[in-house]
Amino acid sequence: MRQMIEERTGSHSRHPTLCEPHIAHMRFTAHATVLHEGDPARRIMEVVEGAVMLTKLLPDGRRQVVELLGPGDVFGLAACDVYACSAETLTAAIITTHERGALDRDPTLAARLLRRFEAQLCAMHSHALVLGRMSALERVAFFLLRLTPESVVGSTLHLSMTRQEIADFLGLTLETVSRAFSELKRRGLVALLRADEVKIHDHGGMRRLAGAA
Amino acid sequence: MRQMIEERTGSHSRHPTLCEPHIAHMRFTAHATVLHEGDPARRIMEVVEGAVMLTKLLPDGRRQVVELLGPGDVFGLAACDVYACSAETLTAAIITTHERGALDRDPTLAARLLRRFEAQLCAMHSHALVLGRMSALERVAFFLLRLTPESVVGSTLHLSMTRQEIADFLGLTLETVSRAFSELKRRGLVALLRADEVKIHDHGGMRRLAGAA
DNA sequence: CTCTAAGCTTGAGCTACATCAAATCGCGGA
DNA sequence: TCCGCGATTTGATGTAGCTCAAGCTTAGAG
Repeated sequence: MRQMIEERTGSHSRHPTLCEPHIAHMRFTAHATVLHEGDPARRIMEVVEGAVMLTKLLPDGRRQVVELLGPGDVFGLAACDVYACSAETLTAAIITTHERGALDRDPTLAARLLRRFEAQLCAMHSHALVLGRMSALERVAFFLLRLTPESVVGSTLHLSMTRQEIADFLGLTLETVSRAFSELKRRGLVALLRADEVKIHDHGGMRRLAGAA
Repeated sequence: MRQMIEERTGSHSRHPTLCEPHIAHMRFTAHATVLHEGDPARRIMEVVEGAVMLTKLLPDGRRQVVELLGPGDVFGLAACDVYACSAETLTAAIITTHERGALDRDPTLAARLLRRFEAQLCAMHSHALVLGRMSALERVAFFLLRLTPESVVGSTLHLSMTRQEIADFLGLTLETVSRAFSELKRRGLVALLRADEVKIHDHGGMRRLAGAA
């Protein structure tokens, strides 16, 4: 039901067209697997359009969504020679890839990725604060603010994640996330039009909850 | 009592000598503040020697140690124009700084920092998994393994952090960290020679606990 | 329009960790 | 050597969020 037409989901063959160096852009449907944790790390990828989530699994199946990516964000990283995270699209998405060697040969690319890495590292630092020190309600408030670009203030925000995915991002259970949404609604901070459509009513109150995020 | 001679702690004047562009290396004593969250982000820094921790604070004083750095690691990052984290030395340390503009002018530097950013981003991804999905005992086991370079296997590991600092890194309280240490000892996985000296007895058992980290 | 299944909400009870409160340890200084 | 203070350990109790278990909502298929 969540799956759509699936032109190229990446879930059938695990390295779809990654070996052809000249195919720069790849198009994915929503809920497609782009790459798998543990696969050989051949290329570095960049989100051109759409939203992607990076996940890690524990042997017993516990999952953490470690990062949410939008246009410009970089993934496909590796501490050793295999990917450290899996990547799945949240929406339809366009993704570019670069050979790992290109980083040394192309200073412009390197400079661009460097800036992006800096931003992503800062975002991860914030996320560590969220995961380590914030209450469930604060986490959800923070999450909603983080998804709210200036343009969307006042209008309605579309979540392209299930409660389970949000929970795995925030280090909670889906029930706790659901209860937090209900509580934010009860307090008049947000309105829930549908389960996946939120309108932030009291931006100031949300910021206060989220620790002036 | 934790403080030593303090040649230049950085805690007296908040921008010690950061403005002189030609002073490349700075020497800090243990437990010195290198930079403050919220200060104007003038330079990018690199650990040459020693250990540094990056921390973030919530308005009400809750603290998270977001990253632990060793030689080669980079800090002093900013999403906007101010530092996103404070940085304190854990041990005596030597630190280099680079002008932010140097990243564009010096491709060699950019390439080196890029590699390091990749490693640090991967480490943050792991840390998100730890903070979001692991039990207290698993977190502490993971922490101890992470601090154990191959060279130290078998020999004794010196923690240069208090229980409170470890707790703030792992998203726990100092009491819970202390109990976890005791439990690891009880299970025969580690020996506690002193509060800050640990010997890992059962490396396999620790890895299993930490989720094959 | 109805049926179905995935996703969401809500309730009741449980548990891991936090909090509060004493001891106890161990190092630096007198 | 003894003292004092910060750090650590340990115990007793509280609670936020997890787990288990219903129902409810909604969108897509027939």
